[in-house]
Amino acid sequence: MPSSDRRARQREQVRDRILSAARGLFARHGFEAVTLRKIAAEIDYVAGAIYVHFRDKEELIRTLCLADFDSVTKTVAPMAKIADPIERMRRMGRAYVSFALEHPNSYRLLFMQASPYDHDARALERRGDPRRDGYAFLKLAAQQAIEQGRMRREFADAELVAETFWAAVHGVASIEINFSGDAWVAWRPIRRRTEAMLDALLAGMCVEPAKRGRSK
Amino acid sequence: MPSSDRRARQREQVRDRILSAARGLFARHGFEAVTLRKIAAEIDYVAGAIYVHFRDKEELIRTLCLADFDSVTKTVAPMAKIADPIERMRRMGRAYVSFALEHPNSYRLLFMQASPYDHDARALERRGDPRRDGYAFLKLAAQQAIEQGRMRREFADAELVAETFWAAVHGVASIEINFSGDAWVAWRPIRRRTEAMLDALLAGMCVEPAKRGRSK
DNA sequence: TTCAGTCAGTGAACACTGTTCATTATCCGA
DNA sequence: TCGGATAATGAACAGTGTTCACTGACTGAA
Repeated sequence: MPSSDRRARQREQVRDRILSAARGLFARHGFEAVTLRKIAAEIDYVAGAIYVHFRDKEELIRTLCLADFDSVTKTVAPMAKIADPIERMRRMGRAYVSFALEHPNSYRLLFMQASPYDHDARALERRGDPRRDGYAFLKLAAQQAIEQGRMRREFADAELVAETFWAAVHGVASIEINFSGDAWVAWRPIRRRTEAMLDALLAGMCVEPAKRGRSK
Repeated sequence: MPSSDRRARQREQVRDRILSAARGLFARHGFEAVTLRKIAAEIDYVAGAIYVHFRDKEELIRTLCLADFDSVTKTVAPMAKIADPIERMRRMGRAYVSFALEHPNSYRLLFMQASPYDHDARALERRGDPRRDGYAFLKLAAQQAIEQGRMRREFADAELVAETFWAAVHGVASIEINFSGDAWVAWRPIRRRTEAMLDALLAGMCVEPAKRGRSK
């Protein structure tokens, strides 16, 4: 079976070329504007050929996003070393917003439209494991903050704290992605908006005024 | 010109029937799934007829959304009577989230994708007037809170405070719309999540612990 | 070496989308 | 009564994602 290996390797190589071409086009023009025919043309193929490697356009997109999703988690994972859970949450918040700004298209698909994971086994198997599931990682930090008596008594539910924290940074990130170019509001720099949110939210949750993070 | 009035009235009547049929279908199935042919069929017309009354599908959708947009503002406007600016912000936050849950499709289009207002004169003329522009109304409350010495010195920029506050409630609302049905997270009731966000954020911004609002 | 079978890739089709346009039918003001 | 404006039609168009009978090259066994 040496040559059947070669066959499989070639197959994967084509799959990767499709993914790579798609990623480039999607990043430049967005998911909707990029057509399967254009992706295929980019690597001198025909639209139908994509269906040999992916069930449909959605699976192609999901595959790309899942990779980005993992890259968020990888960015966040090293923060496990930060002992102070509050500071850890603050850093996670910053990293989360940064990710959103660096991969706006992925972020849009992952977090700004109806959940695409429900039927994706690859995503579901990551769930709950703090090393592979960013949300679980955040919840763990909240849990530790509560156990260490750092949180006010109203914020004794780690799940609720994590949900609220996520909503806050998601709000900052998604508004930046959609409206940063909009003249309606005199937007302050995204960096300052992120810090203001983290400062206010953590100060409001913690018993003692949390040390304000210096905006790097 | 009595009968040319009738002509105009009839024209507007058809326009309204289109809008009404479209609103119903959009609310049930979302903007993308509803096709111009289905809207037209609903009132025994043909797709092309819609173009007599609207430039294209986008203008039809924007017209519907603008009406909803005004209804947010109308819901919020009576709150001008609330003397305490902090309490006013809290109430506005609640009303904002409620609006999002009652009109998820409009909310999606208004606030969860790239800004559709930039070239809409009808929207631009409302800008800055606190009675017609919800954001200006929020900023005014922030401004008053600052002037009354209720905010910590870090939060002396009304624009930044308003932007942060909006981001927070938008985060709560948009996550609810997209992920409330998702099993990944053990979601607490939306009411509690809204209150937790308002409590934490306002407590973190104000000098003295703001009176916690009792949820409704 | 030969030969059957697997299977990646093709190109033409399909159903559907938003949009356009010549043509019709209707009503209005003169 | 007539002539012009115009709302509505239905067929068409270009483009979408997707399917499928077909080709042609490579593989593994005889």
